[in-house]
Amino acid sequence: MARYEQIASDLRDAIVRGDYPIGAQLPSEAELALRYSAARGTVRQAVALLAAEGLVGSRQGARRIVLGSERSQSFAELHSFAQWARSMGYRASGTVLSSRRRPCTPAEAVRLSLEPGEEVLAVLRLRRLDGEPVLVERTVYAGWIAPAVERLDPECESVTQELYESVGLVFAYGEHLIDAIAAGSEDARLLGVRRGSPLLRQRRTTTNQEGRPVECSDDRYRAGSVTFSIRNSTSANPLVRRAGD
Amino acid sequence: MARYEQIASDLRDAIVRGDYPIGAQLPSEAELALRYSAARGTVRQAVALLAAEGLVGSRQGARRIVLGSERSQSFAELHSFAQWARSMGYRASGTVLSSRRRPCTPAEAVRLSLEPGEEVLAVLRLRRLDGEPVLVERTVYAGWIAPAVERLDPECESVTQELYESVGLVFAYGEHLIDAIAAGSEDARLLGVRRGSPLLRQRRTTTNQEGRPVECSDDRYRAGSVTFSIRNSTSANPLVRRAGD
DNA sequence: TGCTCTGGCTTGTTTGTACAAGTTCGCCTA
DNA sequence: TAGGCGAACTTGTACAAACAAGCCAGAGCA
Repeated sequence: MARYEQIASDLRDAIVRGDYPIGAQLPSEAELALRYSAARGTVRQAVALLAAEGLVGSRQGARRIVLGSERSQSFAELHSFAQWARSMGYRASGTVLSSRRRPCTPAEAVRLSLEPGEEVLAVLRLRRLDGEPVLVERTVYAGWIAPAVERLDPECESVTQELYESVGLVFAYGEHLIDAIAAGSEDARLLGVRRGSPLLRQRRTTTNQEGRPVECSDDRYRAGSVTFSIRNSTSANPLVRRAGD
Repeated sequence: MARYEQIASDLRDAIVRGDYPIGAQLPSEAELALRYSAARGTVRQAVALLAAEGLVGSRQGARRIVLGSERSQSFAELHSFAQWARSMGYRASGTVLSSRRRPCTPAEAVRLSLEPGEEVLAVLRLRRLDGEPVLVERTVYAGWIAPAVERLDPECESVTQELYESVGLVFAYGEHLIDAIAAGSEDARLLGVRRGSPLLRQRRTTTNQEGRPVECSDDRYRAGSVTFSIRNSTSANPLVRRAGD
């Protein structure tokens, strides 16, 4: 772990613990540099991490202030249902309901950077939290990763982790579109809700470290089961609102 | 504009223009430093900006790669309905349906850092895009900003901008919770949809530059009218999933 | 042909220095 | 007392240098 990550971690713990309550000022960079025997640049990298997490805010000329005190665990949490559930203290399970190869649609070819008509693997999964069905996941995997996906246990808890362990695949980047839609008849049957009831939809495309698209997915959460949370500031945040499509 | 922002802007334009298509490699830091006659550290600040926007990804040892080519405009977009609408080419309008002072609830006291029972201003607004009602906004303003809000034109297009111009207020930080819910009877009437139809809900709390909470709001979008979008990577992103509350 | 391994390239981390720009607060004055 | 001024403090920007760590392709070997 890098020095600046250690410092960030230490400061984060102090904030979460309440040493620096919301609204309080953080020590100055100079003081932190002295305290940790590090250069000011290193301290700046540390607090930049906290700022990116939305825990602290800063303005030129004034001391940094604490904005929040809940820690969040970033990408892995957003991407892997199982990892997120585990860290929240839930027991996650899931079932593959269908899995078949087919030629990709033109839209999928664009999203996964494939040649038109190239083969993909379409998987329908139902995910549960503590036994309750909360998520219908319709995922399309690029052909080159399909064999590894097909080898997975249909009841496999964490696809992300299994793919990492079996073929060393790492999900590194993702784009996510979030909106609300009405449950279709299949959604309603699987989630145990009425047709037309509200669902939170997350459409995502994920790529590996080299920027090569791996999968795109349409995930539908039962209303009330999950909430997406974001902290942001005037300087740099990736969440934007888009017109309906 | 800082040197690193100029460099970032220049590179961003090149990416958007297609000089570096998706999947392509960016020049090395050393080469960019030479090209812009800047230190390597300055170049790193520039590409860090692009990485935060999700345009490029990087791994130690390998050249940076282009992940996307759409520019997004960050915080202002997320916060101000009017600014976002304008930048998307829509005509935004809005109407204040009710506005009254009342003592704050215990929950509001916590969210806005107020004393229990302190006075707040509750405003109900209906927002339209090109004349179509798309958003019901229930906002609670802290007492200290209430006078300025009450002076606003009820048909005021951009609250954010008006408050900046009248009292110099800047919305600097925000926390947002996004989920899906069914339309209540008031929501349904105002948005012109059936009761129980899906809405995208965004609950937010906003603070000024000093970290002082200004407002908290419950915004409900008609399904299909807007989509939230986020790009993320293994290193640092602020969006997380939370259990339903 | 197919494999390994190494050397050069590229990004990541850290330190140090200097100056610019904005904030804060106390002091002084009107 | 109210307001303005300025000095000290704090964060932002930029440069330079050095080493660590990971990637990749080409050379060399079996």
